[in-house]
Amino acid sequence: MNASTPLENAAHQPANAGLVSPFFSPLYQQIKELVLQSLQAGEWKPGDLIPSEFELAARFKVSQGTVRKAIDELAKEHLLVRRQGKGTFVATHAEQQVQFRFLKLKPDNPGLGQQWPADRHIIDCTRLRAPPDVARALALRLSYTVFRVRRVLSFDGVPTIFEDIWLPGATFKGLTAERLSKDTRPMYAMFESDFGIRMVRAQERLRAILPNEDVCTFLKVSTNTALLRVERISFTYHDSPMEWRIGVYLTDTWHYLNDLS
Amino acid sequence: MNASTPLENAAHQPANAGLVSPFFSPLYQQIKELVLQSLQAGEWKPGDLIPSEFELAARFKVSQGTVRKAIDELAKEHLLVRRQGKGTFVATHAEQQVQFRFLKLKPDNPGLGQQWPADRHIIDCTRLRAPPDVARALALRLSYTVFRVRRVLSFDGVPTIFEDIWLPGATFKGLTAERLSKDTRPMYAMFESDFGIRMVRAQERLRAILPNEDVCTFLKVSTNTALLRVERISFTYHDSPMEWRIGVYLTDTWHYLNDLS
DNA sequence: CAGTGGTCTAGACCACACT
DNA sequence: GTGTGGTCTAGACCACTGC
Repeated sequence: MNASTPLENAAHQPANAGLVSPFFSPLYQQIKELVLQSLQAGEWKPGDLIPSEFELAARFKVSQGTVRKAIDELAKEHLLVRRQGKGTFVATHAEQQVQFRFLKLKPDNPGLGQQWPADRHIIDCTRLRAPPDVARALALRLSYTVFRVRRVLSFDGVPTIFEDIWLPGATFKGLTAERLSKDTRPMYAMFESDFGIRMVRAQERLRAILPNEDVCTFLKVSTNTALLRVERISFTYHDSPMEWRIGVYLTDTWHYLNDLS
Repeated sequence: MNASTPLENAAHQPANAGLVSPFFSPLYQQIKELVLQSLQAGEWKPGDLIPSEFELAARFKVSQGTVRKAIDELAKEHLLVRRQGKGTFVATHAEQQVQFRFLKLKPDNPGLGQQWPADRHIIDCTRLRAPPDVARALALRLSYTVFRVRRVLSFDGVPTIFEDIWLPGATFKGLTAERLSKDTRPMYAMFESDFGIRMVRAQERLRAILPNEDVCTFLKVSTNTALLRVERISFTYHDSPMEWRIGVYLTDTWHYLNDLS
């Protein structure tokens, strides 16, 4: 709402003057949304330098401080990365620093098992109609086709994670097991460069289970080994679900680390 | 550092002028630390209204905007709570809104099982010398005495969580099973009012296990039920460890929910 | 050196809560 | 109305980067 768009705000004038309270949205939130739209539209791609705060302020006809507050929030949400003296960049899963931001499994003994590079073995990548639970998780129609990627991750030669990854067929057109196997980058980095999809946030649901036959085979464990089942939904810009993943973790020498604040 | 303390900064003058870079700390960080010290010292207790931004600005001889930035960070870390029109308050685990902020176990079917009030059964509360692992987790000497609280939480009559809670003996002097049983508030709320300890953040390590005899008894499960083991260290102000807790969760109809961002 | 983000200030006005 | 936090602006200077 806000009868006046940011572009119409005159300098020196308080924004949103005279607004009725239920429709109030701070200027910096509107700016944030405009930046978000540029990100989603691909105007600036992962790794790109975006315009400076003063440039954006001029474009949106607001003060630099207002742009700053919008960018502050986007930086805290890991959508942008600020680098003093250089500028502000679109965040990417390809940066060494933030690789595997979503992988919370850590070695009990931090000295051992550098988790990267891990052995990643793609079992298969198949195209099929979305099963009901997958369709629900990804907000797709049942008739929609999806990819299922099945893989095993090993650390120090020990198979530790077995997972099924479900992706919308249209968006990931051309995905193959071979392509996944050959690419040495993190999967989410490949998604950015090859399919224009950036994963922004995710939600995980954890429970303890006993393995089924498949899991026993791929993780080489007995049927009475307790395992951690991790169900993840990953979202791209504007909270669109883009990936559904069921992982089974072996947690005898690794654990899932979570900070509560 | 900063040869000049906040109290010596003259208005209209940029702070820290002429500082050598390795020792640089922004003014608002110094203010944040001062506020933190007042919180830790108990000058303002959980639930209290703290002085307004202008009052604090006057006290610290900085501008209101600088105080604002310090408070912004403390609010984001859930140490303070801002309420427009009313003021800024010291956060507390007693508020309905943030109760059980650290309990991530949620029902698979949200309709059922309101998790509060849960049945809380205290099994015992014993005083003993800190075992090595407890002493390490709480950064105590081995000779130190600690309390061990053992309890079971049930939801809808189903025993779901069994946990051992370890607390430093001196700080929690006077803790008894009876006192824990009679108090109807969340445990962390009681810690605030009765012992002056506010839990600020925590870290959890999760793994899947099979139950030992004790767990089988208290959760009424068979030895081949996979369970979620949650190890938690809780910290009070300035990252002092104050509680070590080992929980075992039954996750057949509940799950551990985690947001990744 | 110029350009970027980072900090600090001051002053204005808005939205909200209480009296 | 008064006082609180919330938003917005403008201008200054600092810290870092790279030419």
